[in-house]
Amino acid sequence: MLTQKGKYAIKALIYMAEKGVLVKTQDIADSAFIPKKFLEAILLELKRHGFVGSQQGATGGYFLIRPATEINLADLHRIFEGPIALIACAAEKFYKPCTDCENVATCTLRIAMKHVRDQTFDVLEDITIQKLVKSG
Amino acid sequence: MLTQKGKYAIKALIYMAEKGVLVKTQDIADSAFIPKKFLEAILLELKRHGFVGSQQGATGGYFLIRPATEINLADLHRIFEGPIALIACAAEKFYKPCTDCENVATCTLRIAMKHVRDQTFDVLEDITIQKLVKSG
DNA sequence: ATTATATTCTACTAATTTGGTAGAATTACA
DNA sequence: TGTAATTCTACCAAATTAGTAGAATATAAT
Repeated sequence: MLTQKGKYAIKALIYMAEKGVLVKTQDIADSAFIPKKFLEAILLELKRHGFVGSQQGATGGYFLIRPATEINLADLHRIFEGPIALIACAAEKFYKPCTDCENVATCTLRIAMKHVRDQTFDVLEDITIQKLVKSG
Repeated sequence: MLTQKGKYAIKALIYMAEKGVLVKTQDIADSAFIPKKFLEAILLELKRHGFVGSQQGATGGYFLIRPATEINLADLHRIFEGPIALIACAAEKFYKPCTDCENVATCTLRIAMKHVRDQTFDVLEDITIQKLVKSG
């Protein structure tokens, strides 16, 4: 299951993609039913990862930097949820060897989980924010 | 990511399928590097769900009840990890409507997440304990 | 310049989940 | 009747989650 944070991030990005222009945190919060203070932290994280930009001051807000067609759920999953794989030894970007596995090469669980990861990744990567925009 | 509990459950079942006979908790724990006391709780849960049986007493232990070909990762995931879907409103067995979604029918996120769930389910359901057994 | 309103930053917190342990009770075989 | 296994109840520390509080800073309009 996604965390609330991850789900909010997706919803916020969808909203921003629909608007297409600079939007206030408050507007996103109201429209997507996200606690404003919590949303602030999420937007800052999205900014750090280069998905959105911000403008400070009275007429400030946030806006998409990258095109909505190039933001996919696989990338967002890695940022807010961690590895796509179900076990670390089957992960690609978050790979860590098992400590409780005597033979990594022949470990059937790892091989199976790698297959699960690859399938899941393909599905998630194909879903872009643009595809989640209404009439998109 | 799987919890340790879920991962241990799979490894314990693989071990029992490989042995094919009654095995002691201690043997599973040693072989799969699982803390024995923690494993006990996991085996009891597997028993409650009808995957394994137990015999008490000095010569007791656990054994598979269902054939290894009929225990798949989708079922185990539901027991130890919860819903297969990434959000509750896209789940099949754990369905819960969103509180923060004005139009359930047209919610693009739900539809996309349902697709992710269906793909993930198909992959997980296809992986049985038998397939994870060495030379199986 | 001042004010209003926005983002940014630091810190804190309550609730839940995770990953276990401890120890007693029970069962059954030898 | 002892031994060795499962079963049961209760507890616990650490990590994660889902936030909140409040001050600092930046910018545009008055």
